[in-house]
Amino acid sequence: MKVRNILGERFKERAYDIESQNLMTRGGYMKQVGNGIYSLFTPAKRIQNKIERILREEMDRIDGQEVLFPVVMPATLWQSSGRFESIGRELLRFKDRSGADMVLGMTHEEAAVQLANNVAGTYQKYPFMIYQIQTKFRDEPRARGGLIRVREFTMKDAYSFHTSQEDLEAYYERAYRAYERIYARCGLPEVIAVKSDSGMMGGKVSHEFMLLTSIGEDSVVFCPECGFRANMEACEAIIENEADGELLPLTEVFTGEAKTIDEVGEMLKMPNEKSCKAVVYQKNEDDSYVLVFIRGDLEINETKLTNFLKSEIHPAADIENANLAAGNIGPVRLETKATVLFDRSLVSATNLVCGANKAEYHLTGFTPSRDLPADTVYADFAKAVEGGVCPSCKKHSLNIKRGIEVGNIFQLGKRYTEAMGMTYDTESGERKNPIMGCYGIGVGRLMASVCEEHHDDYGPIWPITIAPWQVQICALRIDDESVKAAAEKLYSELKNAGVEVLFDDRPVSAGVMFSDADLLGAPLRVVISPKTLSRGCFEFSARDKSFREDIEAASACETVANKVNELIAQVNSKVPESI
RNA sequence: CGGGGUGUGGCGCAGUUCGGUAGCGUACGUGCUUUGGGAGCAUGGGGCCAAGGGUUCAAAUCCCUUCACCCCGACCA
Repeated sequence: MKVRNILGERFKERAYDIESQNLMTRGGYMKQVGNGIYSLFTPAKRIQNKIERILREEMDRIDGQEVLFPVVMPATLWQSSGRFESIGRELLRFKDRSGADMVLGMTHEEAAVQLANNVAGTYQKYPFMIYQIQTKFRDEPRARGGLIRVREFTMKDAYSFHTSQEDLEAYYERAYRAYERIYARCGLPEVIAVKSDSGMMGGKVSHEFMLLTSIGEDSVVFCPECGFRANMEACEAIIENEADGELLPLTEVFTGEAKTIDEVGEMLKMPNEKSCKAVVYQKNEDDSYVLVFIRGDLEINETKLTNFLKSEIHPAADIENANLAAGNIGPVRLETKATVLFDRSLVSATNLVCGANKAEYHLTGFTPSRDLPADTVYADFAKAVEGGVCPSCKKHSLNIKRGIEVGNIFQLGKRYTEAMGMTYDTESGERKNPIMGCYGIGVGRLMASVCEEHHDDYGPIWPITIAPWQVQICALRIDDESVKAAAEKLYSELKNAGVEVLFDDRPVSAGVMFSDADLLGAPLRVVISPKTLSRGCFEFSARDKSFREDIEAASACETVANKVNELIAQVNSKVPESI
C-alpha cells in the first residue's frame, strides 16, 4: 500500500485531551458519524483485523466455535430472560414495520441460549463454547474519549455451557489465561485482572481486565503486599475503629446553623471519623426513600447499595418530602418511612456525633452498639479508601488507581438457561439446566487502549503484532531517479517476502513525510534519500527510537524481514502458556 | 435526563449586536521554485450560512419550531 492512496486526513492540531483520541483523530484513523458512532479508515480497520485474528486464534485454542448472532433481535427473545423490562435505556428498542418490538443487540446471552437450545439436549455435547466477533450497540447516556467509550462498537463475546460448577470453574481458568495471552499478544502485557461487580449480568464470580491509566473511568483497588485486586465497585471495605476508654452518655448539644460534617466537627472539635452521617437516596422504581448511616469520613459505594436493595437508586432530590431534617438526621429517635440501613463502619464505633432529628441540635456520645436495637443489621456499603485495610491480607496497604476496562469474564450460572428453559439430559436421565460463563472484549477499546499505552508526542507506536503495517518506506526526494529506483525495488522485495509494507513515494518535504509516518505508527521505518544513497545504504530505524542504523541496500529486504520476526518474537516472549 | 455551548467551503474560524446578497486561515487543483521534521510565490475551484416556518423590498444576521453535535453532571458490563 502507498501512503498517497490512503484515505483519511492527517493533521497537526491537537483536538482532544485524551491522547489516544487525539492521535487517532489526527492520524486519520477514524471519522465521527454521530455521537459515539464512528467509521474507521483503513489503518484502524487493519489494526482491528489483526486484533480480531488474535482473538479468533485464542478462542479457538480454548475450543471455541465461532458463530454469528443477529444484530437486530425480536423483543420476545429478550422478554424470555426478563431483560427486555429490567434493562434501562441503554438497550435500544424500536418497532419493525408490523409494529413488533425489536432491540439492537448490546450483548448476546439470550441469543446464545436460543442458538444452543434444543441442539445441546444431551450431556454428551458438553462442555462447549460459542463466540462471535460482531457489532454491539449500547445507547450510552454519554459517549466520550474517542473509541474508549462509544455507542456502537465491535466486540468479541463468548458463551460457555457446562454441566457442573466445577467444569465451569475449570473452563473459567482457561478463559482467564486466554485473556492474558490476548493482551500480551496485542502488546499490552501490563493488563491486570481484578475482581468485579457482576452488575446486570447476574452471576457470582467475575473479573475485569484493566489497563491502569490516569484517563481510566474505573477505580481499581489493589494491595501491593499480597497482590489482592478488585474493582472499587466490588471491593469489600474493612473499617476499623479505635477503642475509646470510656463510653460517654448520649447528650443533646446545640449546634445552630452547623449542618455539614465539617461544620459540626469544627464546632465540637471532633474529627470526621468520630461522627455518623446520613446519606439519602431514592429508589428508581417508586421514588421511595433510603437512608444510609455511615461513619462521617467515609463515602457510600452506590454499587453495593444497589446490589443490597436489588433496585437502582439515585441521590434524593428533596428530602423535606421524606420528613427528614436536612443536616440534623440521626439514627436515634428517628421517625421515618424510609428504608434505614447501617454501614458496618458503625459496628464498633463509639462516642460519635450524629444528628438529633431536630433543627439546630446534634447528639454526642452516640455508641451504636449501645444506643441502637440489638437486632440492628449492619452491612458493607462503604467505598474502600486509599491506605485502607486489605480484605485479603488485613494490612493497611490498599492503593487506588484509575483503569480502563478492556475485557471481562463472568461465571453466569443458570440465570439464562433457567429463565429460557434450556435443558439437557444427564447420564442418569435427569433433566437439568446448563451452567453458563460469558467472556467479552471490546475490539475498538482495546485498540485505543494500546494507543493510550504506546505513543509519544508524535503519534501511536503500534506493537508489531497489531500494527497496521510492519514497516514504512520513506522515499525522500522521489524526483531523484536513484532514490525512486531503490525505493521501488525494496518495496516490491518486501511485498514478495510477505512483509506488510507501506510505501511513501509522495514528493513532499521530509517534515510532512516523517510526521505522517509517526502518526501511522509502523514500528519499523526505512528512509531512502540522496543522502543515504551517497553513503551507499538505507537508514533503518524503529518508531520507538530503540535503534537507528545504516543498512546495506543489497540485503535490506532480508534485514528488515529478520527484524520483523525479531520484534514479533519479542512480543510473544511475554505471552504465558495456554492451559 | 438536568445545566451550559456551538451549528457558515473538507477542517478550524470571522461576520450575527445595528438586515443590503459571504470572508479569512488551512486543505485541495495547476505552474515554477524548494526538499532530512508539517516550505515559498503565482493562480484556480469549492458554501441553499443545520433544517423548516415567519417578519421584510431585502435575512447567515430578527422571531418561532425542530434537529444535530460538543462540554459539565447524572448514568454506565
